[in-house]
Amino acid sequence: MMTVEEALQILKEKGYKYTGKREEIIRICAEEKRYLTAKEIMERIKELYPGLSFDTVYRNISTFVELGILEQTELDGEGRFRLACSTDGHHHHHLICTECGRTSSLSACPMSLLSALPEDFQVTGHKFEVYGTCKECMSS
Amino acid sequence: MMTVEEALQILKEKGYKYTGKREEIIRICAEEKRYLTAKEIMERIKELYPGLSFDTVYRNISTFVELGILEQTELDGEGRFRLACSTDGHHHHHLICTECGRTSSLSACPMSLLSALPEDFQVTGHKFEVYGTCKECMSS
DNA sequence: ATGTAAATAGGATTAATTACGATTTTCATA
DNA sequence: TATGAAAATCGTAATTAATCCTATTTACAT
Repeated sequence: MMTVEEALQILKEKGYKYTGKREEIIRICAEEKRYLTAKEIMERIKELYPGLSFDTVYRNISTFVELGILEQTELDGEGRFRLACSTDGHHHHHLICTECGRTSSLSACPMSLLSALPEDFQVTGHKFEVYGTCKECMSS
Repeated sequence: MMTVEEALQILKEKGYKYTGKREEIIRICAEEKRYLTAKEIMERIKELYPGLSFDTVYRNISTFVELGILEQTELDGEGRFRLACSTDGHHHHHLICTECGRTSSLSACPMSLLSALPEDFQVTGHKFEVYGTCKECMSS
């Protein structure tokens, strides 16, 4: 998983300014192998920055996703975010707990297994996610 | 793809009442091999039922998804719906045009190719979608 | 130290979706 | 065919996630 330092480095390289709030958003995401909602991130960041505007959280999250610092998915009509898995670009997918957002990596990517893609579509992306309940959520 | 008659039959079997509006929602979805937004369905149904409440559309769509009459996905934070592909339960996935929702079937399901699923997750579902631009949208 | 462009605060706004009481309709049964 | 109860719909209010906007503040290159 990407480290906080690596993420801050990417920001710097791209000409974004350093702010404690940005670091804290990244730090919160780095603390867990889980997808978090914007709301969850907001709640946690308020411990350190009580007056934080949610516009700031949403704007930064969206920047981070563009820069590849965060990965995004969607569950129950709500965006969820986690620190990008790897800096080396090894492409893979996730098993996601639908209760708590906890994830587990899957090494296979189904795209390599598709023999024939239709000719009349220009492929731009794909999504493969396995959903389930994690051990912790099962026992509670 | 499921027919309008088959869909109405499912409703009847489950004890839901017949209404012209329900049939029309299904008919609209049956007309195209595409994912439609609730708004698109609403616009089209107003030709026949101008005073239709969107509560009715949303409520019925959601019932249809529960009953397996419609398939649901999400694009750009908006739910999209299409008539379920098959009545015989042959499981497959789609290539989806992100511009217009048009789809193309993929025969492979990646789940059969996953050799080792983690033990600490109880799998409840999965999603595999390939995104792209269809021929029609490319040339416009 | 300072000027400027970027970032943030605080709140208004948008858009999709759900909720809900009042009314209407379906359909089983008389 | 009439009728009554449950289900469906209407019309609108409420909710929720997310974006937009302007004034103010901050980071940081010089």
